Amino acid sequence: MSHQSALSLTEDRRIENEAGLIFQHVARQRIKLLDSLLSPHGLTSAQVYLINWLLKRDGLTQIELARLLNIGTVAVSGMVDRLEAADWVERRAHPSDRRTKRVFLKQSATAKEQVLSEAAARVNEASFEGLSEAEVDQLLSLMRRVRGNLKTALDGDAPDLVSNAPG
Amino acid sequence: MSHQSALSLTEDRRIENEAGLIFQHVARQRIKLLDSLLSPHGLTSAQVYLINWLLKRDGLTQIELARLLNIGTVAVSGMVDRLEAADWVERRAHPSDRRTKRVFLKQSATAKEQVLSEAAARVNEASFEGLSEAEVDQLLSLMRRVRGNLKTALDGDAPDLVSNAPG
DNA sequence: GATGATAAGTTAGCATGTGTATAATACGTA
DNA sequence: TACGTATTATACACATGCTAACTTATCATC
Repeated sequence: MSHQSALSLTEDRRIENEAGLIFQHVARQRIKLLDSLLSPHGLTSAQVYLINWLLKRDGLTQIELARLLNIGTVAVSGMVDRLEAADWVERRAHPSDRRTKRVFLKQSATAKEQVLSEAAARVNEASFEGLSEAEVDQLLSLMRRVRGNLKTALDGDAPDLVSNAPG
Repeated sequence: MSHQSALSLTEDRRIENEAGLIFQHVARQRIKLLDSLLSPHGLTSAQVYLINWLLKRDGLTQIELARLLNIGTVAVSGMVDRLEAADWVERRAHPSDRRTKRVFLKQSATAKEQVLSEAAARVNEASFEGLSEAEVDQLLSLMRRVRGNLKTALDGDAPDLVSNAPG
């Protein structure tokens, strides 16, 4: 509703070449930096995002991981394959539903918790250098609204699992 | 410098699980939405980002495209392969440097300019729904600072080609 | 029970990005 | 001119994400 009054078509176009590139670049740069911090430990950023959820709630199913990570079940399947091959996690049968496989961390992964936290913290320090706490809060608040908007545009009206999840 | 006073380590960790996911989700959701708008035309979002630069400055070299798109030359090489195979662009020899190949749009691509602009505008409309013009400006301004921070952290101190480019 | 719809996971094939290594060309300098 | 270095593009191997199609299992209904 407000986009028509707030942004003319011409302005939209001018912004697009900024907004589109900016959002992509920031996301990719953060991944690149995080990957460089994690590669000495034999892990990638995507794998750590998955492990982070298991550190909070071990034994999630692959469908639950897909919803939390905002990716498809196919992507989760491949990632768990690689994590399992590298002995970070293991799949176990669900006690009551034979379709379902739950994913559990192995000792090698839980032992890395401190390292992962510190790597993530360093990426945030680098990202938000020179921004005040209020500015970071405002940035994240606006980004959350954008994410909600896009989720609505894509899914129709599905529930937002991620923002209700444990922080 | 300000990150130490503004954000404690504990707060960093709490935020990480928000910030990391949020940045990634927004970028991927925008790509997903843009891809869905472009697929009827046989194009992907990444291809349109490349084409957009050529619409502004035809005949860029692959290195220039890599810097503008913030990706590696290998990625550009593959994308130009596919764009060339689908007859959207063509490679031509550089007049004075035989290492270099310049990339030029074909008629089929230039004819799509209007369609591409409108798709991009619709993604922005969906993203910024309900945000005031001031909020959009602030969001993009903060994101630009974050991008600059990350570029410094990654590259050391390379020049920022993108933000000086034609909008 | 049988039947059909739904759900969880996998496989196959593709696009996009990365890093490393290589080939060909250009350039600065002895 | 010749040598060493830098630049441009590509080949290879891989990780991550997607869609479409499939298998298996669950569940609702007749």
